[in-house]
Amino acid sequence: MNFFISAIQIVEQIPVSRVATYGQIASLCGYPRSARAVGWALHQLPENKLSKVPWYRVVNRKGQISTTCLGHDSAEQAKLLKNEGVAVNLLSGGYMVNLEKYLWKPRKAKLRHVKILNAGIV
DNA sequence: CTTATGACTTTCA
DNA sequence: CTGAAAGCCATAA
Repeated sequence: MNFFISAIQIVEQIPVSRVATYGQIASLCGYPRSARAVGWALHQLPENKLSKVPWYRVVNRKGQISTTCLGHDSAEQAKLLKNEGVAVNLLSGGYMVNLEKYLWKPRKAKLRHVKILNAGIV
């Protein structure tokens, strides 16, 4: 669960109009090769929108929204990103974001033991 | 402990 | 750019 908490905290630190990749988050958590674990962690995120975790700002390495899990609506994610000023290109059945322009470049990862009870997790 | 799964990543063609 | 195959890590059963 510790990994889950760390991943969530990283995602929470993603600023507006910026996106991050799974590998990036994993690296910030201390596990550069745990991209899949990050994906798993976000998969456990509550479906409701009560969660403060900006999961929609997380995309794969191509800057594309991998809709492997049909549970979450990719259109909704793209909509949320557009609403924040992020240009989302619609491809054949997929959305893509310009990483070179919107990729989040964190100077330092803050992994304090912050209470994330309000995040809707636990 | 072994197997299976997943919102991933890298490499090769 | 797209597609296929192997690799990686954490969690569940």
